[in-house]
Amino acid sequence: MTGPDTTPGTLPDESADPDTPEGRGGAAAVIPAASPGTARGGLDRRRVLGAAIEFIDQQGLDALTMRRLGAHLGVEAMALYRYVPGRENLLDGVVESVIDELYGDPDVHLAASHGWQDYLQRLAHGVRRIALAHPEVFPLVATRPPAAPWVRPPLRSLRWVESFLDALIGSGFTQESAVAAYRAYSSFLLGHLLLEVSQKGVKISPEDQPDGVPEAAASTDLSEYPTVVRLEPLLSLDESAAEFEEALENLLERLEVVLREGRTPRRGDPRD
Amino acid sequence: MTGPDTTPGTLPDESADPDTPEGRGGAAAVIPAASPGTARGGLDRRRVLGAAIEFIDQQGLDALTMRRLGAHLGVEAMALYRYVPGRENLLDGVVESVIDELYGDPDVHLAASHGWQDYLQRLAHGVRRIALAHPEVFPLVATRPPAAPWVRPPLRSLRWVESFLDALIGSGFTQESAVAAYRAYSSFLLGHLLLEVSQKGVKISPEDQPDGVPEAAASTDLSEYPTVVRLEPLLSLDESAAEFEEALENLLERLEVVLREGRTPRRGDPRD
DNA sequence: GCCCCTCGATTTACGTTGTAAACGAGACGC
DNA sequence: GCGTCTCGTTTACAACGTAAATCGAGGGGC
Repeated sequence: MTGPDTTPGTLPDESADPDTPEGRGGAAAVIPAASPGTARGGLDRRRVLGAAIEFIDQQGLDALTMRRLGAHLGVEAMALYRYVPGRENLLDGVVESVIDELYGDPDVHLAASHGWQDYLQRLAHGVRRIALAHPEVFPLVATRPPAAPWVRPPLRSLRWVESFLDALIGSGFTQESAVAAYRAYSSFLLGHLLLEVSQKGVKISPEDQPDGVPEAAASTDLSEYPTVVRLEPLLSLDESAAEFEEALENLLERLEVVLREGRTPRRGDPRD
Repeated sequence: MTGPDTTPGTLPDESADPDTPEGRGGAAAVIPAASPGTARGGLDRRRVLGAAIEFIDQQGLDALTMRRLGAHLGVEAMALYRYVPGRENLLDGVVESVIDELYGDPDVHLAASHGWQDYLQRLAHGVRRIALAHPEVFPLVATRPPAAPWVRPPLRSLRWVESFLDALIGSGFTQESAVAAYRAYSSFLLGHLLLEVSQKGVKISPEDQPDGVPEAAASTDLSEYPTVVRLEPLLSLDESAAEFEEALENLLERLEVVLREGRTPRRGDPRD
């Protein structure tokens, strides 16, 4: 095949993104979950889900089949069915497990003990860390149908919804504005992170081509899109971290206004 | 008259959602594409893609198989391979076709002839109309890996990227701020619309249960989440249209500031 | 008339998938 | 010893995506 030299070399990147997997301490770590042959004996649901996450991270979502996951665990496919009712449920479990990593992140708190802004900031970065740690899993987190209409991705767990609402209401938000904030926050996270991981994915995935002549590539005719061509350097810049920060900042400011005005954020017009 | 108004702060009529499929004229219509048995003879790529979209809209993405799509067109599965190289490419084509509906929407313009805010408003509502018209397809639009890293969902077409950048630069944005706006706009649309369609989906999909005893439902124990329980009526409210409008409004205001200050939006305060 | 060629759809076939069902093989209380 | 329970394997099957061979119907060229 191609040069397997792919040491996940820590590129100098830019000014150290604190949410990047290598850029931090131990948070957002995967469940150990046993390497292929290791730690045989003693399968259980958590180990199956952990192996599934590991597998998806390594081989991509499409590569995950019951048979291959079984092999990855050193076991026949049917053995998995003792711990997982089926493939769909396995994927649900994967999503849940990944989100549950939040719970073990020491930088994310369940309560707003240092103010709601600190709470939201930490939570956002925690979710971002997870998204970046599992870029192949995140689209699943984003698109799997939620259990209830008001359990929204990417924060798809009752516990976090409860925590979120309590944090804001406890900080002076009205019930209405807390719910509105929950919605705005969810869509902010979802949009930013899905975009970020999908763009990360495209940087790597498209058939590695050690093309002898990178110029005059076979890509579509760009002559009709002069602006795109001209701005390509700008467009290709990866400013995800800064954009995330800025949008989060902006959202917090919006919420601050809502909180100060002590009413629901919607309907900015009909001032009392 | 239905919709976008350049002056931010003027919400459109809020009674009826103008982007809902029934709520408007002919925009965002599907390619006719022949009902199951009808219009035999004369298959071609467009008809295949149109049928695929129709099929997904009706039966859901998971139900789409080459064999079933063939049957839907009154033809054997293998016949499709004359017009489509394979299933993956079919899905790519579906995404492209759906986005191309924008191009036929009379309310969406390629150029910012009535100002950039009007342009962005119309474009946003056009995309939203498409998302609502094809809720089962939109997750595909959101998650399929883009061709290039800077062709972002949901506006995944070079033509629209070009149009977007031209519109903003032609309205006085710097190149940097136009690109930044493109990113912010993409993530806004993606987050909001993906959330909206996924929530729409959950309202219908979960196995219709003519449950004899709707009380004491089998759903998980909610007693640990009192706030969620208490706010459930609020959480279940569907305010998507208003939220979309408000977030769009807010984005436009942010961009207006950027434009007036004549510099790039990021790094407003370099202090941490 | 006939022959042959191309086009569009079908038939057949194969490997892979998810999963139902039957089947061992230890480990344990008695 | 014996059931019985737990956990993994074997076997089996329908449905999937798709490669390859096949077939029928026009449509020139002569």
